[in-house]
Amino acid sequence: MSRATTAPGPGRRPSGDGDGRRALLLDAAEKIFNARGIQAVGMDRLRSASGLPLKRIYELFPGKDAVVVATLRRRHTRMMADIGAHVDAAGSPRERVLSLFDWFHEWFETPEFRGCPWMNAYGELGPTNPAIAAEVYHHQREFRALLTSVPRSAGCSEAVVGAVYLLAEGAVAAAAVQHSPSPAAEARAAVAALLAADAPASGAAVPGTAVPGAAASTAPPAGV
Amino acid sequence: MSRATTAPGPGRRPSGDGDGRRALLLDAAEKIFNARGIQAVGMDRLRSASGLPLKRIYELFPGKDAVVVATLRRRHTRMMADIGAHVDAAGSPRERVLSLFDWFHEWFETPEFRGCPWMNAYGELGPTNPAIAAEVYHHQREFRALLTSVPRSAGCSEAVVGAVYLLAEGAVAAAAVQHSPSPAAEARAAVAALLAADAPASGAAVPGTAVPGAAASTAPPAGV
DNA sequence: AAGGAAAGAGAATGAACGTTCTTTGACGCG
DNA sequence: CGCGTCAAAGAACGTTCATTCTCTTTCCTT
Repeated sequence: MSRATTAPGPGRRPSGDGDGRRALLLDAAEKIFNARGIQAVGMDRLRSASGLPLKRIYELFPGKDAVVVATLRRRHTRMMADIGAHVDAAGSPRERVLSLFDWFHEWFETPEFRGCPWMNAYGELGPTNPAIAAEVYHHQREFRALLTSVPRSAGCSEAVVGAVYLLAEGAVAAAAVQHSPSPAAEARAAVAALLAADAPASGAAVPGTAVPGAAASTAPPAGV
Repeated sequence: MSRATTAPGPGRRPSGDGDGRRALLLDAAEKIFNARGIQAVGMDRLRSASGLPLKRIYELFPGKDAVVVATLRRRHTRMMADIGAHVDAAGSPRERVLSLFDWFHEWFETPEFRGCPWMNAYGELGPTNPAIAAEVYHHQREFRALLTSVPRSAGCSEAVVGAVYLLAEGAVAAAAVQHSPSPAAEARAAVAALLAADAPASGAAVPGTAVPGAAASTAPPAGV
């Protein structure tokens, strides 16, 4: 719904162009939804936090639901890329697997951490909002694919592959309520124990290139 | 109208006494909050589902928040007892640990399963409602104590003890979004792998009474 | 410099919610 | 038989929210 009708060159754009405004809004929405939940946040708060008039917000998105979905999607893309980059900075296949939990530890230590944004949105709006439920499903499927690809390409058994994902998911839930990063360390210790028992993981020579990286670093957010 | 004068006791109490009314309300609230979230459910729906007039509801509870907390608390008590009974029906220490995940598998298979009610409430209302946040914290602490007590009294290492809890928490989150009980089976397989690598677990004879409150006695928690 | 389109700020609107109050009707007791 | 008490049902009240509309100002174009 862009108004390309009479908007010539870069004349006057106090709040930036469409993309800039979109980023302003999503930055504000991500922060506020994370801190206070979704239904507890009114559009007026999004307006004051983003500096955008309501009129612009409703030009960018058809409604609040779309803002929520876009916020989740943008954060998903960023998170996947972050994890991918973190894993790619590790050396051996074993270290790549363990580095996942270092990433989670760092996340849990940030003061804004308040649990998994997707699980929070799912618990709050999943039953009544199919678009949000679908977005959460999409996130979890890709997140799971990323987390399982690391131990799988390290040659781990399927039991260990599944455990890495479930331990990560459990650590997020535990850390959220406990307000402590220690579940990440516990999950890491559990994975270390599993890897020690899983012969191929520690010594096997699996091509260490970033198999999952392709899914995270360059994939466009389009589609689905 | 349809008010048969069924007064089975002192005076006339069409809807039962205080405890009966409380149970009526909590039954309805538990079901509806689980299916639709909390903020999406109005007091009017609680009234129609429970059959209690609003006046009685507000006599039983000072407000909606108290209904939510009471619902979570009652369900917590029931869940803890259910898990304890299920574990106690198992035989060897190893089977007791694995039976935890059979319990979860059964839970995930029920059609009403929609994730962890406490995590859902925490994501939705934790930031704005300290009473609910405290109730969730209380639940998670006791839930964790129960789940860790089973592998601990089976002689498992602390890494395995922590993994059992985190795998359970992760399985709940995964099963909720996937609408599938398979995460319970995956978690069970991971625990079986851990137990196989954990020497004392399979053979050691540890007195296997359920819910041994004396938790941390042997090994210190795996710090950072 | 005048005209006009678009921008920002915020009021208006209509619906939903939590909580309280009023009305209506039935029962027990004198 | 009439009166007081209490229960149920639902209207009422004040607030909040998502969304739309209005009014005033700004700044480009001619």
